[in-house]
Amino acid sequence: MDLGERKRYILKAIVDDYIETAEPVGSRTIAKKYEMGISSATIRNEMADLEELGYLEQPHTSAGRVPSDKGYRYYVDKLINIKDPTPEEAFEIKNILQFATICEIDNIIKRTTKLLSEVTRYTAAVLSPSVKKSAVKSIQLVQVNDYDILAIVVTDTAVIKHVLIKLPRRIDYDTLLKINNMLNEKLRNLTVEQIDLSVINQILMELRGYYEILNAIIPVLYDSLKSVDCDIYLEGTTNIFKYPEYNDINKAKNFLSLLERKETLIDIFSDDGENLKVSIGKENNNDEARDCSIIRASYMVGNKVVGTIGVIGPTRMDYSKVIGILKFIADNLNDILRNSF
Amino acid sequence: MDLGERKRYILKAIVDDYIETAEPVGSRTIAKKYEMGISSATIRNEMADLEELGYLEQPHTSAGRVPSDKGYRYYVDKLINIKDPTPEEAFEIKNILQFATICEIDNIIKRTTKLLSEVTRYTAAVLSPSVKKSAVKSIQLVQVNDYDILAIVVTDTAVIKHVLIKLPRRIDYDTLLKINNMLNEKLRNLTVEQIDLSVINQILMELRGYYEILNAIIPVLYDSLKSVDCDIYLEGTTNIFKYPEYNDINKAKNFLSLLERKETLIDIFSDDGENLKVSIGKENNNDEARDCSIIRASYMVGNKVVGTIGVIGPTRMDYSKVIGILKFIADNLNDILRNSF
DNA sequence: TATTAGCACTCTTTGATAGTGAGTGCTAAC
DNA sequence: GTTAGCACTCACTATCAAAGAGTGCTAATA
Repeated sequence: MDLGERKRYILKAIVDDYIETAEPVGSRTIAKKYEMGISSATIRNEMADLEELGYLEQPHTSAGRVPSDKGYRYYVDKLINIKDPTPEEAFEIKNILQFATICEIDNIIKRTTKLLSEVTRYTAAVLSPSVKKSAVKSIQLVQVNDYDILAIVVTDTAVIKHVLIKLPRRIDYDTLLKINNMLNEKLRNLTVEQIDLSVINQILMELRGYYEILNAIIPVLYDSLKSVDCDIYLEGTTNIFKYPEYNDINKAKNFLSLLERKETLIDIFSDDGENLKVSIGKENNNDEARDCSIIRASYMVGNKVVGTIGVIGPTRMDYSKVIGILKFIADNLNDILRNSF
Repeated sequence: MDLGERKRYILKAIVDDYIETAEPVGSRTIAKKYEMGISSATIRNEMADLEELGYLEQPHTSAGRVPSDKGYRYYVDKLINIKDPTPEEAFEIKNILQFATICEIDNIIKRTTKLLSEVTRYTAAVLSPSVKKSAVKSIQLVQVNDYDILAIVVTDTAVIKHVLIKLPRRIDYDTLLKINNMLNEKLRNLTVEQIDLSVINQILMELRGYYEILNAIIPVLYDSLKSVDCDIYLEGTTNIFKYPEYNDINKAKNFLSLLERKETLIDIFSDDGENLKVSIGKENNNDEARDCSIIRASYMVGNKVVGTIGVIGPTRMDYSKVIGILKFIADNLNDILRNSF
């Protein structure tokens, strides 16, 4: 369904203007601000058509028009001019991420989240690498004192998990080594998702004599790996107060309540295979986010997509700016993660 | 400066009523609701006195009275009846914390934070154990692959730090063990605060031959220990919307902005030696928190005070309830931490 | 001397009313 | 197909009056 050039131009003007001003856009504004050699009356007719087609909405009879979710969607798909970061922004991004290079991945992710929220001026969320999708690279059991050992799992997604385990009795070094070796032999290169009871049983079988010790170690280790799949980091939650839609205390409250529900957020931001995805208003599967737009990109550790990085805000979001910045940051993040891990 | 029984009773009634209703309290309300056999006119006189003494304030001439910071202080110090948790609350607290027993300390802390915010209905903050104050119990260097080793530091406050270290060249097992032993010998039982350059230099001296390797390991390890002292966990940030003082969008924004500044928050909640401390309004050293009250308690791991657990909210806070719950939760938390670590 | 009834006064809150202005839809002329 | 013109709608703002809650003061009372 093609709208024709003039309608497209008008729709783009309305969306751009509304994103900029947050005020319903009237026909006169369009005529004056975006010189197009037609009168406001003509624009009014076009706007009425666009409303009938579902791209625009009218808050009340005597107000200007506001883009509908469908209007934003058309804008993002067909009309948008993506804005690259300004030189200053690009410099800042490179600068901040560069210093992160030496850090651990958690640190890099935290910094990236903060950076993303500061540059976009929206709320940023980053999902840490999924443990499920991570493959075990190495497991180490380390004696801390007579009755405590520490189990450390290093994965190929730079996720490191450790858990302190209490033993029922002393354990000699050789036994610990033996168990350690067996765990590595059986679990190495399996993703956490692939580790199931049959694998566990295999280990128990092969080390039949150590039942008591294994019974202390394996369940705790198993739980520690399976219990949490990923964390979500949030920054810039109060950025929403910059936008007039959240001057309404209830809107603000709903938005912030959504941000407090980590499971919902993880669900919203979880990767679905697309590299860069924009979800607008009611397009969001999640009901609580139907007033919001979400823009997210995936990032990789070692050629494997492991997490997402994104922005959440009002449907009146500055899509062209956020998409440009998000792409840029995701690319830079991927470079760093490719080189360091 | 003693107020006399009647003034004290009236002050208590006003504070209690204001905490309950959030409305300025008038003389008639006191006379009717808190039967005391005196007329509203008498109460009016007493209230005028209390205002002159600085315990009460009047939003405007024709309104009732509201407690001042000084009034709340007197209330908390002399008048309060601390409410113990209800049986249901006590049951819930024990229930939630009990299941945390097997977990790692981070997990326990997160659960406790959430619990505290849910039971009090305010915003809860918990500071994780201070790394500075933690003493090194054991350091382990573990080979992950040819060029990567993982350094793990276990401390006496249940804090475990790990950091991945890239080596400039391969390292043989004996060398690693030697370095590992030296690190343990020199650093064990030192608090992180006590580890300084002179200690580091001592290690470098004793292992003169391994300069290149040590130069890869020590700075990264040192940074990892020194860079972050503690984390702060927050829960129930949107609880403030339950209280009418935050119906004003600016008040809400200021409060939430404060919560976003982690350093400030850590500063506010940091332990100053007192077991249970209430800071009311302007008593807070921190300017940004001068509209808030903070109630916090310290908690221990292994007989050492290591962190704090607390609540932040409006000065019109339900002190008697929060203090009761906070004490109860802190006691239970201490029990668990004493038994598990 | 302490308490209280009574009353004038203050100040916020609420609701009603009218005016203003931005923007529309429709009609008729170009 | 485009546009000028105009009546109409509806949110927003200011103004005003009335209501209500609560006070402080004064004079009477126990």
